Amino acid sequence: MSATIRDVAKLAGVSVASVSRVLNSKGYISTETKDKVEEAIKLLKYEPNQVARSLTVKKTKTIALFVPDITNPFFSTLAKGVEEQANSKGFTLILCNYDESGGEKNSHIDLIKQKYVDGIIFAAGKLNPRDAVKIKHSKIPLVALDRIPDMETECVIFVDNYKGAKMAVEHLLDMGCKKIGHIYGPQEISTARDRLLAYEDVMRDSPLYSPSLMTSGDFTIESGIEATKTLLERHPDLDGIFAGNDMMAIGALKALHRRGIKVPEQIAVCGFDGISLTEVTNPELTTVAQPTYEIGKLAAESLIKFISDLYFNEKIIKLDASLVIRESTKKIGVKL
Amino acid sequence: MSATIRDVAKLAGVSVASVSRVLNSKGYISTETKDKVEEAIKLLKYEPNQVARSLTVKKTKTIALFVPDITNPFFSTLAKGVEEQANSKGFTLILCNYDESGGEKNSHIDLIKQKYVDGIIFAAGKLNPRDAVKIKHSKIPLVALDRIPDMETECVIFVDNYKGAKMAVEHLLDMGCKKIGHIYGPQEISTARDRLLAYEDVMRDSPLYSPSLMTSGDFTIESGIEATKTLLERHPDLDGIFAGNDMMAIGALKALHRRGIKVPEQIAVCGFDGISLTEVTNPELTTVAQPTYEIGKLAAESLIKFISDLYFNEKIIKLDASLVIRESTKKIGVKL
DNA sequence: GGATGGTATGTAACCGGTATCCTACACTTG
DNA sequence: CAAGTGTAGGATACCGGTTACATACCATCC
Repeated sequence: MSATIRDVAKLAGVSVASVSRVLNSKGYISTETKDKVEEAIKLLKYEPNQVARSLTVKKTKTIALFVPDITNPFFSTLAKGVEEQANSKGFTLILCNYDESGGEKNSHIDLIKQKYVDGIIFAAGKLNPRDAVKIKHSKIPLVALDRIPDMETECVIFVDNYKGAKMAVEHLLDMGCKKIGHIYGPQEISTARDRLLAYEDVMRDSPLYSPSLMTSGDFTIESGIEATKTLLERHPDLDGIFAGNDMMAIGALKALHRRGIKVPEQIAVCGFDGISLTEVTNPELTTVAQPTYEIGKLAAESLIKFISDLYFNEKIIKLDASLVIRESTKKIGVKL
Repeated sequence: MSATIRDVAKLAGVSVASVSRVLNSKGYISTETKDKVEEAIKLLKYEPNQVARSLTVKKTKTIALFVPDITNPFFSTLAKGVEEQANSKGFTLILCNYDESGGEKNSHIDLIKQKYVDGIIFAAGKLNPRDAVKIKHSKIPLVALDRIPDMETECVIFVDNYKGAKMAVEHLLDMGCKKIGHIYGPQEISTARDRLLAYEDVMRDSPLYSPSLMTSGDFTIESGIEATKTLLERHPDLDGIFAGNDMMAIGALKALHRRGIKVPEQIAVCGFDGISLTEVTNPELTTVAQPTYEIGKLAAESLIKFISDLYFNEKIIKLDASLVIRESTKKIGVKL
């Protein structure tokens, strides 16, 4: 169908090796042959076959992104960052909606393993052990989010969750909150642990501190609603909620609204992540924003650099989150 | 590094052809050799190299999804449907965040063209002419959303936007609204046109109908806010808004809230799309929900079927949208 | 008993690139 | 002038599969 390198070689009256040299600007080539080859390429509308190329070089200019749920705005923002960076470097992105439970369905890892994917960005919280072994065994370079690097071909990017969470709780205190509850996420996930830890460290000294001010959620809106109900039952005099992520904070907002509790007047609410949803709630939600898009971009950039040069400039990259103050914590006339 | 088909053949004491036959359950094979081969495969932990395979069969078990913005919940939901369906069929998904403006950056189409991508799902609104030609020329099977099929290798899936919009406007009338404004989306996009058309058809007979009840937006929250301001200036007695999509409806909600106008008591608001955001607004938003996830699933299913059998069961698939009634239109004590 | 046909398997060309190796020429340079 | 070096380009093995073709055996059938 479409032209091959041999067609080009024939038309230009040179060998395939010379065409290849022109294509890759590699090796010695006279300007004369170079021109002839380029002429032939144009004439035949030749485009090199990437698959054939990949077979020998064992690279495909393709990276894979693993996310737990692309529907979650945090991950779609991340994906956008990754995709745009990858594209700008001539890479193609494979999207894997990774459900750690695995089950009997096709494992994404099996599917991509023999496709010579150049690298993986792993943004899903948990990795099931079977898949972890597969990845490690495959030696595919990896950039992970929020975990400890344990192979050579691995780089980790993470946001300082502890510091971010600390800012959030301190902000609530600044706004005059005394009795602040925390809805924490699944403790298998390190980010959730760090946020809880920061909350405890800040609050421990408070005279009103109590373990019953902390309750669990699973990062969904629904769990935020439930957790808020629980907190209100335990502490009717609650005046602040720090949720482990934005989705649960939105749940809190919903639960409070249903009970007719005014935010922020009666209870201030703060989330974590900085997803775009926080701008559409009413009241708009104060949150600790992660530079999500940038994380994606940076992850792709680091990975591609590794793929090209085979080393990571930095194995651990730490970023800061920033507090975005909105209506949900703006108590006017803070009483001291 | 890892075992090849020749290693397996050698260990099993057969030819590579026989191994290939076992691998693809194709051609005659005695149970005896089959067993030997399978034994060798297991022993060597052999996994066929997909790239080498692709080179001859010219297929990669890969499909590409083009979306204008993965960050938009509508498209991420779609993507999830596509991804899960593709994965279940052993296919891998390439995500292309397609910005029709193109610019000078790498064209996704160029990037995937020579990678033997088996098919494309095109969900981005506009396709720039240069890329359109490229796709058509490449003969890659395509499933498109909301457009007219114009090649053999094309199938189109679309939701009956007209009917859906009609339901929305009629619902607003049912709720007692008399003066209903419409914020329409970019008219180059057919879905936006159909929704506007339905609005006009339903409202034309109303005594209060006026072209000034229609104003434009660009499908973003911000434009929804602006459009709502415009409508309110023109018609202070407005009592209903039908927005061309959910994002603009959310903008409307915001604008109304800022002016202290109560929804739905004073003005009822209805969106279109059924994105998950509509459940987090306050009040929750009535919307015409598209079966977004299912569309994605169906698109992938049709495409993969075409790739396998080389024909589409149906070239045009029409789906229905459904009205999801929530707080934003629940006028109690409808006056007649 | 030779022709026909289904079953089983091996050989090698092929897909379309890359890369190694080799030849060849034109220069320095000691 | 022989040796060394930089430049140019051809021939071809190779990557790891698939598949067309050839071969061979064993039934069956007229």
